[in-house]
Amino acid sequence: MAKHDIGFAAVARLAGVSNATVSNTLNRPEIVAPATRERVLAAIEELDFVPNRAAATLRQGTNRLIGLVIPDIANPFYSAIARGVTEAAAEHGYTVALCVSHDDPDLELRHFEMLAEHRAAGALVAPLTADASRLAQLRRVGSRLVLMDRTAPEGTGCSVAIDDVHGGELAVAHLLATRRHGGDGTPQPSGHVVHDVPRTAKRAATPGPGIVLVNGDVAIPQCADRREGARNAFIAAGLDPDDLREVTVDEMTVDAGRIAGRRIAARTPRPTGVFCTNDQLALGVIRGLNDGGLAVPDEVSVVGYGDLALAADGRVPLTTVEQPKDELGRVAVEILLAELGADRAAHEHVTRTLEPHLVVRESAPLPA
Amino acid sequence: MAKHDIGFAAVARLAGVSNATVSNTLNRPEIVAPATRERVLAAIEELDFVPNRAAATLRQGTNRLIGLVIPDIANPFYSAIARGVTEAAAEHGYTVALCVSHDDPDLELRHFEMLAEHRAAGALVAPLTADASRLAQLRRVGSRLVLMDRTAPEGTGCSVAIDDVHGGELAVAHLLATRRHGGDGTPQPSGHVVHDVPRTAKRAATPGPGIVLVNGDVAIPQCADRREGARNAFIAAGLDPDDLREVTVDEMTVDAGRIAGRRIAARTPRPTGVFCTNDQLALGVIRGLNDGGLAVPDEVSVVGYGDLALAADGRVPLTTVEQPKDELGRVAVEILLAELGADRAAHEHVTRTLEPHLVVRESAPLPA
DNA sequence: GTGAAAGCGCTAACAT
DNA sequence: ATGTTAGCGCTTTCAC
Repeated sequence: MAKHDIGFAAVARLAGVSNATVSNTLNRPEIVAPATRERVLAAIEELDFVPNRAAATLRQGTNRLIGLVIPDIANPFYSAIARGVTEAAAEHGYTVALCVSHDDPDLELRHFEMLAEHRAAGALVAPLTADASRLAQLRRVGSRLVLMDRTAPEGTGCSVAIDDVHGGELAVAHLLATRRHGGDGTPQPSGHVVHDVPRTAKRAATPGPGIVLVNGDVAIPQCADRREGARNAFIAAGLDPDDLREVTVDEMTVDAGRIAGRRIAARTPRPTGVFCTNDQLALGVIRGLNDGGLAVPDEVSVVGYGDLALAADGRVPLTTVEQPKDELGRVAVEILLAELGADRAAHEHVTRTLEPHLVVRESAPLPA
Repeated sequence: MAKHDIGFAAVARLAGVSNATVSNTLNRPEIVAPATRERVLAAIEELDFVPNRAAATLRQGTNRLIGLVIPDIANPFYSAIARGVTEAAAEHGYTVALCVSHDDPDLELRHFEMLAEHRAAGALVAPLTADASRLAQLRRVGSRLVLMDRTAPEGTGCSVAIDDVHGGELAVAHLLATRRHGGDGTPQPSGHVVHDVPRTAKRAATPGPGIVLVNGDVAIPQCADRREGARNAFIAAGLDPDDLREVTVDEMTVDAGRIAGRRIAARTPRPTGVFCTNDQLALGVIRGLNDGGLAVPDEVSVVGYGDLALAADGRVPLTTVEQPKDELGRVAVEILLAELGADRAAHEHVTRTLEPHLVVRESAPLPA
């Protein structure tokens, strides 16, 4: 255990300089004469001196500490963000305070209070609930916030989000472009089809392209956005978005997916593709489809969302929408640091949107 | 943004008390007269006062901050530990500084320096390398250490580990107890067998119980321990541990497992069970066995290690050895806090060992 | 039960 | 380029 009981004074004495020069050597080495600097550094080494950040924080009123406030660190989505955050923070000499709120608003608030007590420079938050009043409440405790995986309402603050609408569109566009069967089982050419057919006529004649969306509650913004993207893909292909068949599950889990998969397998006409709004669901759906006698991808393609580890390593590697989670974390740090650097008044709130992309694997392959 | 520019002085003035009483109200409320306490609390509320921990840290020389130093937060093993750590820390009013070292010893050391500058109360470390000199080096920067997933060499410090020898034994004992075929394909009774047969005779007559260990480099302590446990299970069953067949892989990944699985499937006599020292490997082995025409679990049982999410949700849910990762994290926090509380001299180093347990799923089921 | 006062180690404004 | 100095806000004796 090093002795922390020595301060600048001792170092200054040994180096034959003043307090201030020690401080400058550490914080603004370029303004110190090289020879002096050497002597100070030598003294620091000699004494095993470790500067006391608490004193600096007290003096400056702010700490090189960033709060990372997330609901669950064991969830791979958040732990991937955490990785990006820790990397970027370390590069800038910031420490990350890991605050896990476990879906408990009170705990989340207590974490904010601790961050405020530590005089944290700011906080990166994947908020439980992002309504304006809640955010205002969090802001009151004093840290600057950057919202993650959420868009800050209208210039109320900074945020980084992933474009889930686009993600949904990518997924369903892929299903539309690669399907090998029509909704009724008859082969059709892949690519965009069924242009200029009057809606009513088309509806009556066919049940659409045979794509099913398996989604969670659309009250969840991510679910709503991915659904919107799915519908956009239909529109872009000249199809009627109402022909997108939808199955809603209560929980976005493997088990719920399996049950949904069985239901889907039992439907006529047989679907050509299923888009699940997360990977757990997709894994379950594949099993459920198999239970119902449908082979993936031979008879039905399945696309997931999120690109979790389990997506790649399952029995049928999953085609899925990869979200740039690391980058989300890195960008959040950069936004926060930029905000800190900016003139208080001059600062414009930033909201960045990152684009997901499709990772094609066996569960929904490219046409052979 | 709350004003942090007010201190005890302002609160004290408003409440009509002294500085010290404000401090006492916050830190030792029981020694303050209820009426006074109320007034102070009201003043705090009124002023939106947020105490400054940096000042307290400066004064006390120590911060209610715990460093969590791990190689990778996106690795589910470590993120599960992190969850336990954050929970336990929050319960005790400590903040967790997340330090991810990405297998870079220099970065790891820099993290320790930052923790020392913050006057962290201590650090919980899953060390990259745990040789004595490295640990001494880390200790030099001043934080008290608790080693995680590693046993501290001989009273040099505290540690929490998981009993991997026992874990390996559980896995192989299960394979031995449930196997339905002999190594040569002839049915055998399950349970302990082949007692009192002279070694040489037995060797010549049979190639053992047909159990294969798929392991990483035994230079990794965890791999060595799990292997030792596997051999112990043989001994406990009255078998010759040298009859445990071993396959070593370079990387403990799904892909490496698959290749190993193919090799194993090609062997004669056909194995009855495979123990893989992690779950990724096990998933790959199942695929490799399938590639080679062997069905799991119908023809071969497979047991993994670690109980990752992907173990439960794969096509064939994996029987695996569950490690109490959350508890590992919680216990690490408790050991650290106990060490802090103890009299400097009076403190005896603690090393706790947690027991894993077997989770039986389809890949190696109980006998029907 | 409460108050007065002395720092903890650092930064930054100012002086040289 | 370097030195002097006044706090930052809190904890903690020691008196009362």
